[in-house]
Amino acid sequence: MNKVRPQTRIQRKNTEAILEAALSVFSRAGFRGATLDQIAREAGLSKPNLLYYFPSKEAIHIELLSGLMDVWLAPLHQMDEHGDPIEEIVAYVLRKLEMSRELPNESRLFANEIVHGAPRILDQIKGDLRALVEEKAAVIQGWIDAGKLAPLEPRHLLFSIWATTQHYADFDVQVRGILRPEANAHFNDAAEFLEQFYRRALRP
Amino acid sequence: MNKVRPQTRIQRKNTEAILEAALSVFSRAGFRGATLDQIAREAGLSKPNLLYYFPSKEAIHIELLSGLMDVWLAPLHQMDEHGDPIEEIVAYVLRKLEMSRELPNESRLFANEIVHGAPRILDQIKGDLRALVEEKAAVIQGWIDAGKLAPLEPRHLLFSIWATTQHYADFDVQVRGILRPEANAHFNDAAEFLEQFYRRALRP
DNA sequence: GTCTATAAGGTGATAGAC
DNA sequence: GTCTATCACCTTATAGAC
Repeated sequence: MNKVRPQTRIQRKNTEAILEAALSVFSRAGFRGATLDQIAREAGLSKPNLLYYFPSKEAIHIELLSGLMDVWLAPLHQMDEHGDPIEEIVAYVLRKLEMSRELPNESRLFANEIVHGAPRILDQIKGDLRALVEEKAAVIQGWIDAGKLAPLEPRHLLFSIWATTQHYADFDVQVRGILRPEANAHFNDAAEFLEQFYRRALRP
Repeated sequence: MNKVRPQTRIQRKNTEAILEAALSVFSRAGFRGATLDQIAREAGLSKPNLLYYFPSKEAIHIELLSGLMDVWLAPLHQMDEHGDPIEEIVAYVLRKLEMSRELPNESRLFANEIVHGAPRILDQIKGDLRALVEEKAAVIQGWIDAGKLAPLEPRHLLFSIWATTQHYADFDVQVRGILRPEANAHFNDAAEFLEQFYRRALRP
């Protein structure tokens, strides 16, 4: 981010409105598919006024993504080496599913970036994310070696957790097309399924 | 597709080259992010010549997607009610993973379409796909009722299979950034993991 | 800080020669 | 069937008045 952080109340409010609108539009249309017109309209500003707050379309996108990785990693950070292994992993699964329910746009923004080759966050993936995965994979392997967990490759186990939980945000349209749920009721079924599913797979 | 099917050998060859190039470009860049220039260059044709074979950019995209749903559904169609439940499901998981290994571009094209709201295949999702899921969910429920399978909600079980297997195609960049695999070696680990994972979760 | 007007460049699609 | 040239449109970004 090249721009100095906003100072006044109105500036903060407009900046927030822009980022919120941009998240909504980018997550639905992708970077190239989103237009400044859409974002400006949804933020309630004119297009030149929007470009007064951010120097370019890409700057908005980068700002959104750079804040996202921390949110992304938080639930895994919470996994505690000294807790009960199965309870820790199940709790992680449910936190991650909750993120799909509460922050579907953020999940789709992330998914879009990865599917398109992650040009703007590949360094963070190879750096912070990889390091955290290695750390937690070691913890899981320790649990396995202690006989407290089924012997499953820890990294692929983490991939499976990301995949199954993010699916409900990223493929939301498909899930709804098949289940025809009222509102978000199917998230409760998903939580129940995933909890039972992982308990069964993980018991030693 | 508005255009009459190609007849001559050269026409067939060019049409194939266009579709192959378009699949590659669309899956990397998305519909809006892809340009006819890129597709034409990758197909070895000029842009006007490309538009001699297809009436528009969207026509190419639709042609790709319309052929994809059948490929998509095929592995699930093969699941046999009269086979051994756990073996049938594990075999389906491995067929699906094999598709991620062999057809990653197709998987990403599909993922892109869903993430962006599936404007061109929502009808097929609500129709063919939904019907097939209902059919196979009933089969799985029958296996559960017969005590041959753990009691897990069949539709969410299918979602989990799609999510975990497609993850290796759609999030390929992330998986590689974390595992740093040589070539596609990690697919063998993924297969081993998923087989053990589903066997453990599914046993009654 | 916010607007109207517009520049500058890219992109889908067409015209017309060969 | 394939090409060069070009149109028409859209989109990002800037200029300059207020």
